[in-house]
Amino acid sequence: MSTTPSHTRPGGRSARVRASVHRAVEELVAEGPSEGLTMPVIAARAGVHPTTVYRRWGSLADLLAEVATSRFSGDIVIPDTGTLRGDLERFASDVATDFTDPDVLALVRATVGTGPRGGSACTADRHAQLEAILEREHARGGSSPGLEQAADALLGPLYYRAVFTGLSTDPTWTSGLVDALLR
Amino acid sequence: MSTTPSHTRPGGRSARVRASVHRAVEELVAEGPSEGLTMPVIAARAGVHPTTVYRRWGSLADLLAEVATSRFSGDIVIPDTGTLRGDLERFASDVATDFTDPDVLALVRATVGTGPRGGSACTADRHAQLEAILEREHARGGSSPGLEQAADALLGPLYYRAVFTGLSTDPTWTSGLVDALLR
DNA sequence: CCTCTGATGCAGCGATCGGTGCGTTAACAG
DNA sequence: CTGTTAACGCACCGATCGCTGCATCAGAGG
Repeated sequence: MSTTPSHTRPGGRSARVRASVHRAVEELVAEGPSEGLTMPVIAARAGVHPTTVYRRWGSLADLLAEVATSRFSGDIVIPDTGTLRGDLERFASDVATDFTDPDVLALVRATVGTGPRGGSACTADRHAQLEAILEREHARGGSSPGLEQAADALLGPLYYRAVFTGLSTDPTWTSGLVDALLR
Repeated sequence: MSTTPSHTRPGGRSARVRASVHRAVEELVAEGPSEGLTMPVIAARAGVHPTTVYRRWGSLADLLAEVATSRFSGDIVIPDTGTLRGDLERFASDVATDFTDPDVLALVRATVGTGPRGGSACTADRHAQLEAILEREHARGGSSPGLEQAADALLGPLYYRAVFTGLSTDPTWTSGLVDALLR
């Protein structure tokens, strides 16, 4: 106890179980409607005992939020294209491409459906990336729109189209979004 | 049978049951997390037998979609302000005000969480209203942006902020959205 | 290597869910 | 007012859910 125990054990088996459960959730969400997505079903798919899932993640909302956060963290890397417009166009295009995958849409919808926390779990990393892009431009000496304004103009339409409408999100369209923002 | 029976009976009791179930769903969604929202619970709150709910609405997804459609149909009436900008500002402000109610947000989130149909159930009427506003301007002889462009610029940020972030949606902000669209 | 302890598996419990068959009620037509 | 028939209520079923002690396994530290 003098060693200030880490209180968490991220070692081998725990990590395997976590990865297995995460993958099971993504698969099940992708397969069918959100109904029928229960702890025992997830555990069975993951090859893990249900009690483990109940103990590590108390509720389905917590589990989905963690899966979404993990899925959308670091999945997009924005290279420095040299210009704000180039960075933003690349960012919007990457997000749109990610939404091309129906499984991603299903995960976002299911996560949002569990409560307010789910929404931010799906967008937190995107906001951070957007902020980094804007700050990079600021470091170049240029002026950039505010974070909220950029989020409204880019993430707003992107998430709205993906989640609420069935409209496609092609790169040409995202380019228009950046135009409307920087105009 | 020569009377071509209507095959549906919209009369007194059915209407009462439907209204009661709809109200029960709205109440339960507003009260707690989407977990625990099951057919028997809804039926109990509505003072109706669970069998009725199972038979009239086969799944929770169908029920939520119907409730959302009903809730968001005709809840906003757009008066003719005389100008496109005025109509759009009034429309955006009304939608934003509607999202001020946490219960509305909870209903939208829960409905989206049940599948792709849920999303359109929450936005179909808003799209129709927006289209009517644009066509009205066209009838005045003026030119208006396309429906998709207007939806991206207005409904996108509105729904994104409401559902994914906890940011407030005040009238000043919505006025800025219209500015960005008509600029 | 050994110990310690957090994490997992196991068996089983009560409660509830989703669904079915059948009798009863009440809305609509004549 | 009377008959018809959709719509609803009731009783009941199997399956599953969410959860709890207790035993076991496997990282982490000495």
